[in-house]
Amino acid sequence: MAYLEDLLSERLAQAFEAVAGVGADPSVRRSQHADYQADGALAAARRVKSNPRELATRVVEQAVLDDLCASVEISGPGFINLTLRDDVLAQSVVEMMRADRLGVTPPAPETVVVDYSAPNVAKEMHAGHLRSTIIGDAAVRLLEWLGHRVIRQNHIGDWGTPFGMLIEHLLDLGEEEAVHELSIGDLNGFYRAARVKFDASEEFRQRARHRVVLLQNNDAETLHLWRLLIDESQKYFMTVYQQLGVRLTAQDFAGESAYNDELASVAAELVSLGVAKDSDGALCVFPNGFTGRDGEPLPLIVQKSDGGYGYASTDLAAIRHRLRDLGATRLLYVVGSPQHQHLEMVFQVAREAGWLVCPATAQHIGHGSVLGKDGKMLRSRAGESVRLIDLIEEAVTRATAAVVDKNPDLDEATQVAVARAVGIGALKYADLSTDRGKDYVLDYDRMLSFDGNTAPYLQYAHARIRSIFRRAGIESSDGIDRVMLSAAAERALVLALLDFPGVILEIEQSMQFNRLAAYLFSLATTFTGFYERCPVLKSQGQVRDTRLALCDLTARILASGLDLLGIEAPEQL
RNA sequence: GCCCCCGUAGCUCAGGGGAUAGAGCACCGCCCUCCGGAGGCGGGAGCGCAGGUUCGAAUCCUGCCGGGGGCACCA
Repeated sequence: MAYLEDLLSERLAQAFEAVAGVGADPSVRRSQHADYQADGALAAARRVKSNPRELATRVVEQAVLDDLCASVEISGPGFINLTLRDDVLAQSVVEMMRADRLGVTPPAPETVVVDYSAPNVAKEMHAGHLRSTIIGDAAVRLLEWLGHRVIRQNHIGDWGTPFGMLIEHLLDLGEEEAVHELSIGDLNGFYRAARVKFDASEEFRQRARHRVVLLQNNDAETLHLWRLLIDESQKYFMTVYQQLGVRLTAQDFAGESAYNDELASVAAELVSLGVAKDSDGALCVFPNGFTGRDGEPLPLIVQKSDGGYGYASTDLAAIRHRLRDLGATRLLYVVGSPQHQHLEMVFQVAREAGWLVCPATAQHIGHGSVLGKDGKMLRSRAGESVRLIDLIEEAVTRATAAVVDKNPDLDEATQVAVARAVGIGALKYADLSTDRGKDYVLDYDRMLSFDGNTAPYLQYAHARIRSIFRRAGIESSDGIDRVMLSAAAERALVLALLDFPGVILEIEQSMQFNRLAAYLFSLATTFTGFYERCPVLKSQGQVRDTRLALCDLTARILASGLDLLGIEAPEQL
């Protein structure tokens, strides 16, 4: 069965056509005044110059709705309020239980590249990387769940002038000691020490500059040292990803250096296309629609005046590679908002070069910053950026205390696993439940609260439902084929459950995971209302079967929704 | 100077043209405490300002005010 909204909308559209002769598109949505509400009459009436209430009345008389609706009313200025028949709701929810993907009809599969995380080699991952990593991971999970072919690209910073100084510092330390420092995750210390020397010593600066030249000229020894830095850093990044339970793998590293061999070819192609031209000695593209200071056209520098290549060149090579070689039709860049203009320029150049053409699309999934309680960028007391690994550790430590307090009877192994699920879940959920475009304040107390719109609340709700099944001694409500609604709270829960597919499909486009979070929270609170008023195990027969089925579906949606956000839903907390 | 994003309750946030703007925390008053208390019901309090489009605007457009960010060889 199609979604009820679509079915209602279709029937009403036909009636509008018959009654008013206009192709109205009555948008049907959930409403607080009835189960669903259609508002097409106001617009249609305006076009044919008639009274909206009257038009709506005639449309409703014309439309075939009896098999779906128990009552249809016109209210307000011309809203069509639709109350569904209980058996229709029951049937829909049964179909949802049996369907793949909880009733979500996936869109046509695409090859999607998701660019996210992107830490810098020999630099610590900090709070700023949290958002890109977590939002990107959620995007990957959602797209894969919907059947898309997803190519993850971790565009790590593994090239550029800093490597001269880093390699020289590595040599000063000796390979063994350097590897040791990096392997214990002291990337900040390593980078800082290199930086200090670079700032303090002219001799070191000269060596660093010379080393950059050697690196660019593929000097074997230099490449070996460079590779060492990358390998150690990647190992470290992988440990962080494993902690976070993020799906990034070692195969997904596709750093800036991966495009080195393509940079000249990109520049040449842009020149031959007439897209790029010389400006002050640099090879630039001035993409349409971008201006900077004094309204001058804004350049994207393809090749610097010294012949070198900068990050714009790398981004252009990457976008060409993703479209042309990887065959992607959708590109997602999960990158902070400050880079918005830069990315839009890259996209525009790709369009002008004929790389980014219909049906392919590129989308900047921008995000704001993580702030401290003072409302400023999250900093440690020393004023440095906070290590991501420390954020994770803090969340897990606090979660452990909460879990022990909540359920002291859990055995130790379960307790450890649950505390990790809760702590990391809380951290991720705090991020994903707010509008990704905005900054948010990191607050452990709030994110770990078992009340409010938090991961622990949802995890607890899920665990409580699962506990009903444990107590009843049954796995799930498989095999229930009849649902009969007998209470208002059951009906409200069914309507909430049926909202799931629409939310998923909307998010597939917008990647606004806060909407999924808001849905899950509202589902959980609706369930609470049901749980308060509708005893499950104390009821019998058809009523009990129905309630068990609703419990099961609620738990499955909560678990699936959390899983799409990259959050575990343990059986017990 | 130009461009982009953001201003919603005391606090943290939802609201993507629809009716009386919602949650959580905090505060006040009642009630329940049953399958693991995720308790339930009620109350006070809000769309930065000014115009415009619309039957209807927190939502779309314009201007202003306030905050953040970007604007040529760093990434």
